[in-house]
Amino acid sequence: MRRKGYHHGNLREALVEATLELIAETGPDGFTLAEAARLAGVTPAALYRHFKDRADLMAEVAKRGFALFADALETAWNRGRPNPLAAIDAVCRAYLTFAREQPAFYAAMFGTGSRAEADPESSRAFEVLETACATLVSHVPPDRRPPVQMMAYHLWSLAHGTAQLFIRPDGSAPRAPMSPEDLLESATVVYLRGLGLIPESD
Amino acid sequence: MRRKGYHHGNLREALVEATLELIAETGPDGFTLAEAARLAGVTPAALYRHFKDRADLMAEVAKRGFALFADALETAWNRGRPNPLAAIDAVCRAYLTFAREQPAFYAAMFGTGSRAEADPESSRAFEVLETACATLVSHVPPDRRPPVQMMAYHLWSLAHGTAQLFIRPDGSAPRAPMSPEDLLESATVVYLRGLGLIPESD
DNA sequence: TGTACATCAGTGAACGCGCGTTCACTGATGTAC
DNA sequence: TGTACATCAGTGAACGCGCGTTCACTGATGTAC
Repeated sequence: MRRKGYHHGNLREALVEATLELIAETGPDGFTLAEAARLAGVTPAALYRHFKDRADLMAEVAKRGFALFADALETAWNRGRPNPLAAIDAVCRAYLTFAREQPAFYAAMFGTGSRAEADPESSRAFEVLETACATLVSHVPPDRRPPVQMMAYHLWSLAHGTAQLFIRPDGSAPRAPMSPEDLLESATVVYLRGLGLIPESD
Repeated sequence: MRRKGYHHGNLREALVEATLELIAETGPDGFTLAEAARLAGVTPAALYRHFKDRADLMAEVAKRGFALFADALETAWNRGRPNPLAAIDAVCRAYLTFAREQPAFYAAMFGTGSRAEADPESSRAFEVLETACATLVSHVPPDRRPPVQMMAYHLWSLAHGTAQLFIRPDGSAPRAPMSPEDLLESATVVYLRGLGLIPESD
């Protein structure tokens, strides 16, 4: 993050990075413009060459977070290979991995007043879930097929709830009997079985 | 919130109430000591007669929130009447109702760095879920009985995720095809069916 | 290739603000005799 | 019942702080001729 002379070179990027670092440390509300500028080695005023104001910086961070998030889910889905069930399990794991490894992004995306839903990248992430659900039910006769959007909302709620409750940046999660990943996977399996998409195991 | 003379009468209560009002407006991080004191019609310094500091006030609010929350879930459960299935549905609804009608409490309880898990009232709320799950599976032969604690975690994640995603204090929730209540109920039904606790509907 | 000049990306000082917390204080309350 | 006094619950002024934002500025960069 060192300067290359009077001009920074890529201050916009540096500020986004600094913001992420700070959010990771203190949460999305603890972060301050001044500190981000300091971290980037720059006067607070310089920030206004690249962002309208504090909210603008936050929005940029959230937007990038959603883009990365959508990418991660898409990669995990891998077009349903090797098979839809395994792929959807991979998506769940990717969801939790993102929440765990990118707590700053996650907080910016879903934290206080994020206005996240408006972002098209946010929809893209959700569409991965929808596609996965659609693929899963594609072999079910249409008249007995569960509504795909509803399924996607269910799984999203489940994954989000698991992440929020059991993955804390500060490691203060309640002592659970299983890892968040196992918890989410088992819930998903039960849920899909409830829809008749997985045969009874016994 | 008017004063009855030099002494306030019940300042501690008034401050908790004021804090809730402010959290409801601006979120748990937006709230300030000074403003809470102002709302209670008192000098900021007066606050220190009743609370150690800002964090102490917040902790008190979260604690009370959990107590109310546990009460609400317990009442909804109603000892499993009229039948366990209906009662658990009531618990789910109560969960969402609380998140919707007490956004300030909910935010203080689950928001930024709440350290909520430590609170005994928090465990009490969770135990309602555990009891409900235990009752639901009580007629299943022990060797085929799903682990009760796991079920409770699953349902908690589901409810919490639904609340976080679809119930926003500012009403900015993403346009969903169903109400949060219907979304959670349908997910729960599918989940319980997946456990073999509800017969196939057709 | 060299120079003039417009544009760009920073500086640094200043602003008004409200915060959380402390302190010595004082007015009100309640208890003992 | 009346008074003295200890205790309690407030006051109000002050503190140091860091914030987000603005402004006129200046040094660096790049382009035209």
